[in-house]
Amino acid sequence: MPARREQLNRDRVLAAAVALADAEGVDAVSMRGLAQRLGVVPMALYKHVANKDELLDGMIDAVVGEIEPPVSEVDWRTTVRRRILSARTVLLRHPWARRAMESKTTPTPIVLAYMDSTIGMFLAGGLSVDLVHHVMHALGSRVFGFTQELYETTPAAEVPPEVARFMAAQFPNIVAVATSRPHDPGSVVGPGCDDQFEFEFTLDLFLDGVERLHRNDWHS
Amino acid sequence: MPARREQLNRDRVLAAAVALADAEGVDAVSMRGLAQRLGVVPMALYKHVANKDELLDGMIDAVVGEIEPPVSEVDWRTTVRRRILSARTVLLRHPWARRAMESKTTPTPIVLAYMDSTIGMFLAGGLSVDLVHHVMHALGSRVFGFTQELYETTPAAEVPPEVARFMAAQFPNIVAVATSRPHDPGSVVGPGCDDQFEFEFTLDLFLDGVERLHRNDWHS
DNA sequence: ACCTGAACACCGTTCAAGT
DNA sequence: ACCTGAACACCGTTCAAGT
Repeated sequence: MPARREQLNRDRVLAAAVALADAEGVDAVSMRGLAQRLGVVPMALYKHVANKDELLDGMIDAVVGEIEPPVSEVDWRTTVRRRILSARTVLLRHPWARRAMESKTTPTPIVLAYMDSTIGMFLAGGLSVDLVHHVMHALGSRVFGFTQELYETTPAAEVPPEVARFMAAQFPNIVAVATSRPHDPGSVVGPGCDDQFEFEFTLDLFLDGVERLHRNDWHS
Repeated sequence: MPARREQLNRDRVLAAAVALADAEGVDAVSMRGLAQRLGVVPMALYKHVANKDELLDGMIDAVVGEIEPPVSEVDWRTTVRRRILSARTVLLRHPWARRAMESKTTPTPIVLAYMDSTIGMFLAGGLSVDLVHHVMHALGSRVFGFTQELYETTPAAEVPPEVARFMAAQFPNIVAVATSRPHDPGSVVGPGCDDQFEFEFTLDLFLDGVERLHRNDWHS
């Protein structure tokens, strides 16, 4: 019997799942939909992943694997900052990964290895174990390059005028703050918020605080 | 014909949905499951909520409505701190609400009003509109009293010894940091992390940073 | 006009039948 | 022994039929 053009295996299944999620969103990645994309019957996937949950784990591992390995020979702050910004660029390539990670409750070995390596950066910088404990809690999902912005900020230009009037009357503070254009009025990002700026602003605010605690020999 | 013991209306539907989510988790709140709980046919719910999405919005509004109104006559930092800690106690009463809010992409008027009021606290304290813009981005979901802790921290006591040995070998940094007990070795919270302590630690680290920027007349 | 049962188009997964 | 089609137990929602 003629062999299939390319034999199905776990990596092919995961790569196809990531590609499908990139192209059509994570909702398109159903066992049935993915099977169709691969030209196989749905049940064929269960030979390579135990269930849907393990499929998602594998997809997340693939994304985390794209994050750059740590650079050495620089101070802890620079090392951590680079790693987190690298994670961010990876997550921007796979927008579905944020929600996928949020939906999981236990980490895979690959995710644990990533976190272990990040913790190592702080410890190598001389921060106390207790301080790093709090720092990791405070970092939260930011280690993976994303923050929890609950709602998309719609560019002001796209809001119909009658809605804008209603908003200004009902929520004057939101409108005042949302229409402020702090960093660059004619910036390349155009209308709306410069998410990259906001991400780095918060990251630096956070790293400032940690550095200050560390310099003051903070413990317990 | 005999009237039902209690006439069904929107508030009864929402209250039952919140109670069901509190008791059995948000997954138990399906249109079918909720209808059964109320002793009505599934389609009867569609008279009071347009669809599942609007049901979730109503449940979230009910939760946000439980957050204490702002106290006045104190400085902005105290006002904001109290509000956020109040939001946190509400969210702890309704553990499902965090994920429910994460799943939404557009805020309801009640959520907008809450955010407007929070922004007003910063502005009333004299912070510049530009600074408050960044601060709201940096706060993210923390305004609602939760942070994005991706994975639950399992109490060390519950980890089987062979798993503990494996972890120590594979992820020494995680183990070192996870087994540190920074704030109180014999605390009331017992094994695991004191989430309340970590939440306040991060919140105060954040407020420290904001206060410093504000005192330095930070703008743009 | 109002209410609702059956149906539709999905989903992840089980399992027995076919090769 | 391996593969897979049909089936199961769900889901949100549509819609036509019944009162």
